[in-house]
Amino acid sequence: MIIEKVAPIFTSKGYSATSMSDITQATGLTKGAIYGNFENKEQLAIAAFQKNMNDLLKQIAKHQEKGKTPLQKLYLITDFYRHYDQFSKHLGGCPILNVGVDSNNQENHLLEHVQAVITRTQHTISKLVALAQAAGEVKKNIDGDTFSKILYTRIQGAVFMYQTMGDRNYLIEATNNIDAIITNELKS
Amino acid sequence: MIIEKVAPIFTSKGYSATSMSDITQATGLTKGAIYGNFENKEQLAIAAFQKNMNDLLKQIAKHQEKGKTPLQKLYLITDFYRHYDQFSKHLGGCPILNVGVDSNNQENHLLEHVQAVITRTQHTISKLVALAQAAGEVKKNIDGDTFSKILYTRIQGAVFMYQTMGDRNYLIEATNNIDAIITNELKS
DNA sequence: TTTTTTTTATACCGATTGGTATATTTTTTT
DNA sequence: AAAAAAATATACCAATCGGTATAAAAAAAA
Repeated sequence: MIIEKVAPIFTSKGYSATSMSDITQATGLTKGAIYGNFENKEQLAIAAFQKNMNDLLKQIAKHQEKGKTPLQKLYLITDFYRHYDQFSKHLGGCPILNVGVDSNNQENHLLEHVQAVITRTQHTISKLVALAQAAGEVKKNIDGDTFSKILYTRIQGAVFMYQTMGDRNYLIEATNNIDAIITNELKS
Repeated sequence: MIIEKVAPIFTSKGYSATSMSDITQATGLTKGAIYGNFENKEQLAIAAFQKNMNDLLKQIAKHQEKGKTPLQKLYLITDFYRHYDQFSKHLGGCPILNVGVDSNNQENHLLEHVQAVITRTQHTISKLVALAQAAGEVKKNIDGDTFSKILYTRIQGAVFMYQTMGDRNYLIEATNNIDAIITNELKS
């Protein structure tokens, strides 16, 4: 319950701009109660990030269930991010983007967790491409690792532009464009 | 001199993680001296951002001087970002990305300045495309505004991935890919 | 129901936060 | 050289920071 209330605050305001009084106010608990459950502010921020990522990755996986083949699931990843403005709202923004930038050049250990999630997600996409190749849906000469990096980079760029310009079209145009790449360059 | 010493700190650590004692320590001045030159911390952060942007845009313009035609200058923009890891270092990271994310959901007025710079830069790229079209270097049916948004989004995505993963290849692959788009889709 | 354990609240800690009034120094002007 | 103006330093402010020892309350186990 503490993590749930606190997670969107850390994501939207950032680590150092989130104070313990923000946390007590959001949870309705006192500092004693917070520190009875978490070692310190950093551990709470890490737990909040992991909760956000758990929510996000679970939702992406759920969105993919509609697809039957690996290729369809690939399309559904981009489709998820097409409407990421809605989902990211109750996370307090994109945790990968926000925490990734916020924790850079900082003394906490949040960055390592962000990096781990990015690496893991790229592996997931890469494996999906391999499955699609095995199913004959994607050309054999396509490099899954390269593609997953391109996809992830482009989506995060669109997420950044959406968040700072407040314009959802960045998400739409980027995901449409990635879909076109899948259709024209990956699809066999 | 104050701005010069302080700018990379604000960019790398973020607004709220940068304390006045960080500033006095970096400048060698006392708080009285700082507040004699700047109204408050926020005005100093804005001045620092604008100094960084002035440096950045000036350097991009300088890099473009090597190109003679509008199309060549377009290629030189991506070429600048191909080596952005070097230049952004002495800015304390990418000011657009860092300040854009950091100032989101914050009470200061930094976000508006970031948005203004992004809009202005996209206009510059858009005009460059129009010039290239007038010179017969780029197809007439290409929409400059759309292209500039795509270019900017992809570059910022690569900058984010470079910064959080610490891997320069994201910059290289993105800029190479954009160059390929210019060559294959824009060039007449 | 009593005891034990866990959770929460109270009250406090030293340190640091952004900011300011005033004094001193430095620079510029006359 | 004297006076005026600008820049800097000193010393302080209340407020807040993250964090903790201890007591009270609530929940679980016996």
